[in-house]
Amino acid sequence: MPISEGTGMTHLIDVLYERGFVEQTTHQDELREYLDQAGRSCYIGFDPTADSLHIGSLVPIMALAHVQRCGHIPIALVGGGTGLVGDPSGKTEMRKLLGPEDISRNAESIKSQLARFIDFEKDRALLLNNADWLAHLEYIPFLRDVGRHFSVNRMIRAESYKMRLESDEGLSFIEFNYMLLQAYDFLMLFDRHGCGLQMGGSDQWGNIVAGIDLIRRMRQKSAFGITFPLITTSSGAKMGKTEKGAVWLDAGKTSPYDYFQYWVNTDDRDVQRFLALFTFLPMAEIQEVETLSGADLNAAKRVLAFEATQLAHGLEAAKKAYHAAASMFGKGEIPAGLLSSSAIHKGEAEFGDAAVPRSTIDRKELESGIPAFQLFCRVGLTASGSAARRLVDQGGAYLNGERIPNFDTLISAKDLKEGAILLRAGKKRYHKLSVS
RNA sequence: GGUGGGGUUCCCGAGUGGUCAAAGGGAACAGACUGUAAAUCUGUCGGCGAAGCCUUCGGAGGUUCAAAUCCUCCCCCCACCA
Repeated sequence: MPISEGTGMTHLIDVLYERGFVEQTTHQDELREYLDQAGRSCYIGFDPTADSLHIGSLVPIMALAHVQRCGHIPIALVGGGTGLVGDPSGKTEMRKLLGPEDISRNAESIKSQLARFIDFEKDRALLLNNADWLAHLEYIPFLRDVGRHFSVNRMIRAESYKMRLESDEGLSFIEFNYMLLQAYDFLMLFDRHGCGLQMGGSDQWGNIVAGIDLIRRMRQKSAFGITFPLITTSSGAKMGKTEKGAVWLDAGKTSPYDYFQYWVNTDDRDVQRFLALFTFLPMAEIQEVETLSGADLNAAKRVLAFEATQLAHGLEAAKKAYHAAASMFGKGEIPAGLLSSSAIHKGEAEFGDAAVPRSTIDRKELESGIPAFQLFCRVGLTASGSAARRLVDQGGAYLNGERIPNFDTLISAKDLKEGAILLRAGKKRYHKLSVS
């Protein structure tokens, strides 16, 4: 592994390639040279239209974290300016326009999420908002100074536009302008922070290259770009989609337990790839996963889940989720030699269901008994009473581990075990009910 | 602005007066098999304490014993023309 001179650190480019972050790059050799020197900055844009990031943003987040770990300065750029317009791409309904207050509130919560992965102290990383320069842009000067460098002929040949131009929905003028705005972002970051590298999803290639061109034309300097592959699961689904919708990084929207469960349920074929992308465990250890199967591979999934949860929610939350999973699904030893750098080895699996979804019920109400289907619906294990009936009819509803025979079986105080009732829907979804 | 086509249940997509809570596929859920995996097979898949009732087919009205299906107006999308 080549080491960049002086820093004693692994070269960012090598790390990104090795861990599967790279789809394509511009000028490979020059880019490597650019990153030979420590303290380079590198930016990625984030969309501030929601108040939380989700798993889909994890690849860019991890990439920025690697930027920092390799001795460079990551810049997270929140698209406050572009968010004010509302990106219409691929959306069936018009996205609601966000006001500046919404954007800055979202930017704040996004920053606090990023802060778990990236150290923002002492300018070791920056969080910027492109509204700072886009909001005051004047149209005529912009066209004269920036617009003249763009050839429409070239733009419409860009892959990202091509598809839209040929599709039924077409391409709106706003969307067409995103390339200019994003190129301008890059220029501004280059001017203000000496940022010479932009990374982004593979759909951003055209926009990134446009920024590089703009910098060359207006500043006669080189800048670089890296795109990430689109990460899909081996079964073809996009990352982070579940029946409940997106898997969020915000603990209030997706609990650490559910987050942990999402990762444990990783497809066999994805475990190794995901360990490389979504944890910081050494590649030497991750490569050994290649040879695993059966129970060992399952253990590797728990390590993946533990590490990913630790990154997003901290060590304590990861432990709780892990222990909760152990008490619901069984301990399942993690072999000592497996991915041994993980903190999962520093605490034995214990039974502790603190992270299991739970709620309370009034004692009196419970004593009079509640039909099973009503209870399942009420605690949120099913979406409706009808769904709960079906669940019980199909034998998918369990009370303290026993299958519930009829949808109207009464659940009452006599079912309390150590002060609580454990409900289960299907094989994986648990809910703990205690009396208040 | 004109002409033509279209908006159907989570998604795609049939359905052109009753047999429609609406074909088919996908997704999802449950069961069996397993390893909290995949694949496969079976079942389910609007709501409601059964029969039955209620709400749904872009929106609002109307015709009819009866409408997703017919009529009127409106909204939105697409194509071509201007």
